Amino acid sequence: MMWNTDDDDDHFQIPPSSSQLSLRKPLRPINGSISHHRPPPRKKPRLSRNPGKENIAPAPEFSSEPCLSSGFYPQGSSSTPDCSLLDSIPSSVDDCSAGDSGEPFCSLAAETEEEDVLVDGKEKGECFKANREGYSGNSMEARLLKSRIRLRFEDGIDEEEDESESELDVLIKLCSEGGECSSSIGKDDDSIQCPLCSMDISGLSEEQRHVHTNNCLDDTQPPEQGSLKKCDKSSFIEESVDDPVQHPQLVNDLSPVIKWVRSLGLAKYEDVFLREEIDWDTLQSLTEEDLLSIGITSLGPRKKIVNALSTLREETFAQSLSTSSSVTERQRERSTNRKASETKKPTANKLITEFFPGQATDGTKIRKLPKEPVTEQSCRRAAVRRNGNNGKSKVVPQWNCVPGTPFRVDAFKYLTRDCCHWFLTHFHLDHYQGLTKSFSHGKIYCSLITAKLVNIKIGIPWERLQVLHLGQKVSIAGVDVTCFDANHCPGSIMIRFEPANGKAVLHTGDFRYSEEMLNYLIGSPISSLVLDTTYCNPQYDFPKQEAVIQFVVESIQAEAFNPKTLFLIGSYTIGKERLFLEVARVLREKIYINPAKLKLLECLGFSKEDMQWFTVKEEESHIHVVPLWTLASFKRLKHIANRYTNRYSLIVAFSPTGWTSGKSKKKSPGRRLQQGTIIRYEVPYSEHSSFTELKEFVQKVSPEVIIPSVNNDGPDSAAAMVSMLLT
DNA sequence: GCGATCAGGT
DNA sequence: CACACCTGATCGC
Repeated sequence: MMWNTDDDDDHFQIPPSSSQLSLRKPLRPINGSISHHRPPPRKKPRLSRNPGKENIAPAPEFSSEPCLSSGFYPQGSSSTPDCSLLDSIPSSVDDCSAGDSGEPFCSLAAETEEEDVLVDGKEKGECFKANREGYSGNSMEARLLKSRIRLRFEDGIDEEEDESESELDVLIKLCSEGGECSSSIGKDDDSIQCPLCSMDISGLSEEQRHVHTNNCLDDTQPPEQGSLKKCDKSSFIEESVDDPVQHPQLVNDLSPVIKWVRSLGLAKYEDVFLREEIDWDTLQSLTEEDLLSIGITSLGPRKKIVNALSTLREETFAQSLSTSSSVTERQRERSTNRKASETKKPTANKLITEFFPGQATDGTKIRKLPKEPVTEQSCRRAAVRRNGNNGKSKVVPQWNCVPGTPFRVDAFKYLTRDCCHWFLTHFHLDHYQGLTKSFSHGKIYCSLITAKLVNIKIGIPWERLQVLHLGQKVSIAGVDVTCFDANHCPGSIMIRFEPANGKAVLHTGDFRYSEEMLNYLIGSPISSLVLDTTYCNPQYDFPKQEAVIQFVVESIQAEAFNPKTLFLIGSYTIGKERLFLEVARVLREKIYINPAKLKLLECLGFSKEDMQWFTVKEEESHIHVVPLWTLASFKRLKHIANRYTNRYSLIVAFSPTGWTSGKSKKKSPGRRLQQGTIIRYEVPYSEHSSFTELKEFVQKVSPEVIIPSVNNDGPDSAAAMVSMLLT
């Protein structure tokens, strides 16, 4: 353990327990030295809030012996009916992910889901002709670039002159300049023509126009978008119709609503919209309930429409912004463009690609390495969307690179053939994402623990894995490489690279600062520091881990007056082990984890002594480790509680996460929330460095250059973030 | 059918 | 909020 246990500047509440649990190895003595400056949990009121609902027995003596016999566990519970229920509870990460999608508390996503409109960067990339380098137009970088880089089109539209035009503007312009468009776009006269038969339908009511044009469509075209496939340019116009704000003259043309519905590939529902006489304005105000009530009962189409509507509203909003004049026109344009390109694409580009295979979209053609690595709002998040290029983008964020070397760090989303040395700092999804067992791009360098996990969980053969041992300098392709414990999760490392150019690079991966690190680092100057800036903002100032652990321990003691209490501790696939292991040690209680989790823990290098605190026999423990997200809300917790009603009358859950301590919460080691018989503690147990720690770390390492790995939105540039660290 | 990937969610 | 992950849909083999 890297942390010391004598931190004494934090005071926190010791909720009085009816019978103080003895601590075999207290992190801090539980006695009068601890100040009670916060009110203790109110036991009586809590119980009285639900009179009759629960009959919570008076607290028995809380034995400190493991495997309590004092009434915590019904004897022989493994065979009792209520216990069988427990089998279906995802008591660990793997339980939940494996088979609980149907369980109420695991299916919240389904209740709140939004239809995802598939956007294929490659296909979208086929709408424009520009410099072709295969870069996805759907990428975050492309979106941002769009606001800065002027697209150039072969037919002469110079973007330098077109700053005020949105992407859609350009599309329309491109189209109308072609001159072969048959619809009314670009026409100055007042006549309205049927876009299909060119008949003047100005004299018809809108409804009649719908009927007319629909008849035309029905008469002349095969189903779906047949008519649109005829002519590239006219298809753009069809597409553009979904933007009546920008082209109000089109609103009265072929019913935009019908076109829009068809454009979603939902032509089968156009009758519904006609029947309900839904006009463009009404369309935009429809809710999902509305859609359901008018007869769109299938979930998929309904979600698709809901999502497209949301996009539409945003477009409309963006358009209204861009059309209003302002001194900050340029700025606004940028954000509008960005927003439009982000939000428009799902529908717009889907259409375009459906109709025009062979053209390419803006961003795909522009490949430009970002000068500032983190101009993207968040490299990691952006990267997820950057995968138009067969899942791997060629543009690798700077934080994934090691200056002066060809190495990559946590860059499996950006697999390229020009690199054969891939470092993995730790086994968290956002760092190994993109790594599959078919990896064939060279060697993967990581800690032993990470290597085991990569081997077991992903199936990477050992031949591809090169274990780095802590503190041992090795030479890789002429570069000296040394790694150290990053104090993040088990197996996490930070890596020092010493290239021949003499400019050492320290890549922290994700890390939680500890003074011990300095022992390894000081004395070897660092030129570039790739820094985990997850909490690089003064608002993130959380206590040391041991303070939080102690808070949790004491809270468990305080809540344990009721023998029918189930304690839940949130955990990631790996991470937060220190918390529940310490709880077990201090309380001398085994902790339940499921077999899959146990197998995982066995990879983490815990000692035998540590491992004895885990049990896969549920009846042996009333402290369960569960996936963090199952504790995310009271709603989920209630589902868990419902399944345990026979066995437990009180649920106490601990959500350990760093962001608990944002903003006003200062350095509190936790806060207690309660709804009925469910208590939820949010505890700022972080495996990333706090702002204070980052500052200290940077000060001590004193690099020439800092490359942030995460760009928080607050300070809107990497430079601002870095300057905060240095002040 | 299955693994990989993606978008959207918590 | 943002941690690190989940779910469902889609794609390609």
